[in-house]
Amino acid sequence: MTTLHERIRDLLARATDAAFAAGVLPQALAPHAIQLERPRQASHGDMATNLCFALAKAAGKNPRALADAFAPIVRQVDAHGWLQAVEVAGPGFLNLRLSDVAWQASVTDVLAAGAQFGLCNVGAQERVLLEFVSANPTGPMHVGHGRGAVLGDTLARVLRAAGFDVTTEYYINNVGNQVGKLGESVWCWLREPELRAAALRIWANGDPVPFPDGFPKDFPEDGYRGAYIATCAEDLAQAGVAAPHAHWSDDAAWLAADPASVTGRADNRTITVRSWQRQLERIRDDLAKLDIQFDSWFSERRLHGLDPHSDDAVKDVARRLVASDWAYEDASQPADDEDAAPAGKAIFFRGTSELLPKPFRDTKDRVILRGDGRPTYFAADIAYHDHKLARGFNHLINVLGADHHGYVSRLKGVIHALGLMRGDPRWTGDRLEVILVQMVALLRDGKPVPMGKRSGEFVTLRDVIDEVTTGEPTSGRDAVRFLFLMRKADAQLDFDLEVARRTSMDNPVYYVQYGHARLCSILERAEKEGRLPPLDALPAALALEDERALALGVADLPEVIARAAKAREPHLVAYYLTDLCRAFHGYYSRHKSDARVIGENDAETHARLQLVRALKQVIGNGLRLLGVTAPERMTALPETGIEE
RNA sequence: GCGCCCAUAGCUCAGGUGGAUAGAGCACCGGCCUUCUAAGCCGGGAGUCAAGGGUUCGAAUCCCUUUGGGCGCGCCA
Repeated sequence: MTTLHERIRDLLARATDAAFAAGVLPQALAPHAIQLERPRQASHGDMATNLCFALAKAAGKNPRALADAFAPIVRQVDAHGWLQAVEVAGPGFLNLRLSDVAWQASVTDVLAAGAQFGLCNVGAQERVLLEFVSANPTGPMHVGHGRGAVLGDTLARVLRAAGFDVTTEYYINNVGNQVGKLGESVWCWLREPELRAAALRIWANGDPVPFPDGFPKDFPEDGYRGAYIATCAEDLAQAGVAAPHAHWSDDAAWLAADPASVTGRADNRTITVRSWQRQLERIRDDLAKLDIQFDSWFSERRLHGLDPHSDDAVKDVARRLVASDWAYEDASQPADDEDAAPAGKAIFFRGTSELLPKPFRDTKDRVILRGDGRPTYFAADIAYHDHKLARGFNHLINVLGADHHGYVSRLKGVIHALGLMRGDPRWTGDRLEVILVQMVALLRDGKPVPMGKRSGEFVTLRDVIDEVTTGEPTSGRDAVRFLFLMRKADAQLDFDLEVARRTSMDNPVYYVQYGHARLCSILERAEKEGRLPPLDALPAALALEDERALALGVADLPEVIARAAKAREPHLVAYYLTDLCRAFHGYYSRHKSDARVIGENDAETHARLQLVRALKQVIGNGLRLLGVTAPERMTALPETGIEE
């Protein structure tokens, strides 16, 4: 696949070769080193380059003089006649106006490449492990998780389109206090069938409804209070799981102390495992609603040797860190916790080590193994990332909620240390790239919707998807995905449920989908009337300025994908599609009376239909990249107001 | 207190590794449907790019300071 930009870059590169040989330029440039920009202003041509600025210093001349000398060489080298004009402008820009054959060729490029159009290979098949979501399986996903999920999944699609070899992974935090708390919460409901039945009857109306009879006896202070816990207990009861007549703490102590021990009560262990598994199923279902599948689900349990045929990687990596002096033993100092285990020696990771470059250095050394030997979450994460490296991934990307940003330098420090321990002197903590996703503020008609994770009053991702589903079954997914992608990751996002349901320009997803449907509708009509040209017909009859703009517009897709992949910013694709559709809707409307796509003249009609085909292909390719459906037709929703 | 992120039109936000006269949607006002979808289009007003300083041919973009917001600083996960 050759693209318009590549052709022009090649042309300019050949011109720099010639100019270098003639002593005009101090050096020649490779095509990829040449910046091509698409000027906003029509008077600046179709494309512009600032390469004379880049070479001015080395040439010892001012950019303008360099450009004056270089421009004639560009014209000379243009054997194919792609350039209609080469102008020197401003302080040294080279403005290029493309000839008709050149910009028309981009329509042909798109049709020749079809679904492949837009792909590039800036990733050079580099293997990347992309971890995202990794929400604790202790409850339903909320909107913030959804944003991370959509961003991660779309980033994976964009990176793949740009030639990266991406593996997506979900890390299941199924060990530790939080899952223990989940099990305990379910256990409490399991013990009291009558209370549970009453609660479920009341909660059938919705999660945030208060339950007047209160929670079961001994319900943990910081337990999970959502209705889903009672539902989970009910499901387990149906499946024949019974709560043992014992104090939960017996089992909790077992869980906390040594999960591999057989001294714990098997019943409680079963309840806990079944509970998180059930939450995970639901998470998987929610993700499926957003068309998100993972290549790999990684269980924390296997790092602790709890899954079949797994070793205790956590303790193992801790030992290795100590052996390489990246960790050390020191007195345990449990802070103001009266029932903490008696102080012993704890193991600390040397996160403040001078061997770590500043960006990867922590503010204090963190505990990985507590005084009683229990590993912290951090320890498991070290083992997890060590495992990623052991699988041969040299480039890691983690998508995290922005509230985890305090954790980033710590984790990069670990990656740095682990890499050095593996004996690679060029290794740095930068092998881990962290994308922080800011939070989502949920609004309904401009007013904030109350959130709060353990209050029992939170809006789940599923609620949101369901609420914004209007006509087609995929409309909820499409709206959520597209709107989440309308902001870059590091900007907070307001998600208004009312706007997301709306079928107007407030809601960009409909604008773009409507554009695609409109293109399909034109092609459908042309086919009915027998006016469709062969797929390889040349669009030589395109002549309008609007048509030039559209042809140049479709040629941008590969550039946009490359840029989005390199910057890890999928939102660029969403903005590109919105802009391209705006240009198309304008073309369509402006020429409704004087230059309709399907007109009298066959040559013009065929050329315009080729352009329409190209637009449909590009918008379709772009939407697929975002995981949003590209509908062939859209039927208007009934007006919410008065019907006629 | 320390650290990270953010500040662009009335509102919500875009603005390739620094480039030419800073853009879009919403809202507001005025136009456009016999004819491929009016879920659309065309036109209008609107900015000290938070403030100050610095780097240079050139800064919304890079550096420093200040102000104002968000978040984080557990032997939680």
